[in-house]
Amino acid sequence: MVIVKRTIFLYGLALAILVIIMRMIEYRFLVRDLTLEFYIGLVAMFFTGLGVWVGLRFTRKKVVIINPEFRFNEKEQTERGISKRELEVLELMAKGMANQEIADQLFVSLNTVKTHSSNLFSKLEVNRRTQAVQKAKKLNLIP
Amino acid sequence: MVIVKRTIFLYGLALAILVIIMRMIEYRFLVRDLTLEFYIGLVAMFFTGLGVWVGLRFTRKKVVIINPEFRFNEKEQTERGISKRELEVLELMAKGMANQEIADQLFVSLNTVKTHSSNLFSKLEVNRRTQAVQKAKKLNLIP
DNA sequence: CATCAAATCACCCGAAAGAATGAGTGGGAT
DNA sequence: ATCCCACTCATTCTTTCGGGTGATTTGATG
Repeated sequence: MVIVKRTIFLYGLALAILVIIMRMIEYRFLVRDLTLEFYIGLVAMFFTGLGVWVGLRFTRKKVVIINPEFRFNEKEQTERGISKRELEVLELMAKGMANQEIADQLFVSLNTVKTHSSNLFSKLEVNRRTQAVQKAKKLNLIP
Repeated sequence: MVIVKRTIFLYGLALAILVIIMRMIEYRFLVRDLTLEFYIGLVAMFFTGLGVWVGLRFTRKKVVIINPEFRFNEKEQTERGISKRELEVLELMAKGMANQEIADQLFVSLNTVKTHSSNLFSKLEVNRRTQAVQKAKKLNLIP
């Protein structure tokens, strides 16, 4: 998981930078009394945001809700060679999301989403997202 | 959103407690040199965790139910002022047809179809055909 | 170790979709 | 007769899609 390593690295880097900034601010404002709370508040806010991002970034397993009688057709998926990622894209596509929105949701680039959807279309033998959603529903790949 | 308020409250509380703890530690260890980095590291870790938790907490799904048998919702149609022609376009749209195909099917021009779909989108409060189809199904305007 | 599939991202380009605006026509209602 | 409205179509412009191609990285598999 190089991406994990990279994230940890970035995390450490952010921490280091923050410490430096704090140090710089410290020498100028330590005389005042609000410093500690102020620092902590800043750090807390920043890392809360970071935490949210990290949390979402590595939590792609989501609980999607379904209509009562839906049985996922694993056979179709394997026979057509549809990957999990492609399925994820398909699901978001079925929600009416644009490629860019899907990209944001999955934390990947627009181009990646395009690649996935393109492969998906050929595997589903369609050439439009609306048709893909339709066919996927018919094949019980999505609820 | 009472749950959001509570979370904000807890957030503030955590912040306050942290400040207090920091203060307490401060008076005992400020003499040493590791303090600032140490503090920041602690705060950062804590709030990163909190951020992850918050991020996950509010990213869980909502339930959508799909309807087995179809009863056309006339009320929605009239309330939203959707015309018959717009409905026709909507139905063909739901079949995954492109605007040009719809135009050919209805013996009108491409521009006309675009106009209809545009009006349809605003009446359905969406801005993409996929979303329109979705919403129309939810509103029982199409099966 | 070599190989393969999955996932990621990039670049190009043409086609389709959508937003905004304006406008002409015909059928009902008043 | 006049007014309203659905329907029709056009033009312009911007954004999004989708096809095609190629590249890198990583995990798994043999």
